Amino acid sequence: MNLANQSAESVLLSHGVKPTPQRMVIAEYLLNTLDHPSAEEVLTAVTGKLPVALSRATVYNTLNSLKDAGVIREVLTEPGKVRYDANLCHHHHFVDVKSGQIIDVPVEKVEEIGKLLDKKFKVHGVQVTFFGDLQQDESEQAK
Amino acid sequence: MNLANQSAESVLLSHGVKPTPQRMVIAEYLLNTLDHPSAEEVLTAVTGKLPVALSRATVYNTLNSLKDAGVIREVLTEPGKVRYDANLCHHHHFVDVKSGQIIDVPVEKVEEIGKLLDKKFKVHGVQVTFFGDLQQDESEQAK
DNA sequence: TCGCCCGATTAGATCTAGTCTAAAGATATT
DNA sequence: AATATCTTTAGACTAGATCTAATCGGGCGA
Repeated sequence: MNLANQSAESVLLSHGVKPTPQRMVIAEYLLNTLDHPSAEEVLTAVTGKLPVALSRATVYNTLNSLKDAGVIREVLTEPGKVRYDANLCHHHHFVDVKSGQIIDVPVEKVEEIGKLLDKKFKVHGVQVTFFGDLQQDESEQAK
Repeated sequence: MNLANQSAESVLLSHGVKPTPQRMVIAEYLLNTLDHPSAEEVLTAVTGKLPVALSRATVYNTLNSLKDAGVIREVLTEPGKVRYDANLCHHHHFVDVKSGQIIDVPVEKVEEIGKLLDKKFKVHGVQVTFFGDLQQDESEQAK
């Protein structure tokens, strides 16, 4: 599920988001970067790409709309800042603790994580978070 | 590695953190909860447990000290807020998207995640984040 | 015991990410 | 054209977290 090759407009349309000029430049930027930009970085990147000003509020509104529509997802890797990822292929992330750089890790690579340890990555910690609904069956406590 | 049964004082000492009264009440609270409290919740919980006032700055200072010392770890599950976890057993987290409740998931349970799907948890998404050093071998791009 | 040092704590100012508000602008419908 | 609805805007506001400068307090040498 790589949306990068489709036009931003068709991606917005197919996800039920009305393609305004502001949303188009934001979506286009997100779909064509391998980065994991924050809202502020999105604002910087798209500023000047429209004949009109583009406000901070619109960036936040658009990011939330795109998230709700399933075009992008939130990535929580550092405190106090949300990053966004338009790569919807099932994947994980590697954060270089020195530079803060975030690198996508394809899911099949995770299975051979043992080999990766001594090569590209030196893993200090892993954080796995599941999101979903808790079924209200209290018979067994997970902890 | 469950530190809950040791006294807060011995935990602090063994991790090289000077056991002041303020740090003791904070550590004691964290070591004895199954919750994943935010800084604000820590402040609320420990307020009144000392004869003197306990300032917000001290809570933040102490949480960062305990994190740096390896007594607790940060949990990033929701935007704009850091939660803390004194359970150092290798485990993951399940976030109930409706209530925000965070539940520890022991690592061995993750292997039988297929069974869990139709029982206690209904998983919508998983976020896995590795933290570590990126070895500067540019021969292969992970993405 | 006194005085000094230095780390810990404090209240409150400040910073920053993100949200809210109210007005103005755009778009579609009749 | 009038109306309704949704989007965008600038700037006010909020919340989480950090910073600052003053004060506190325990240890230690004289």
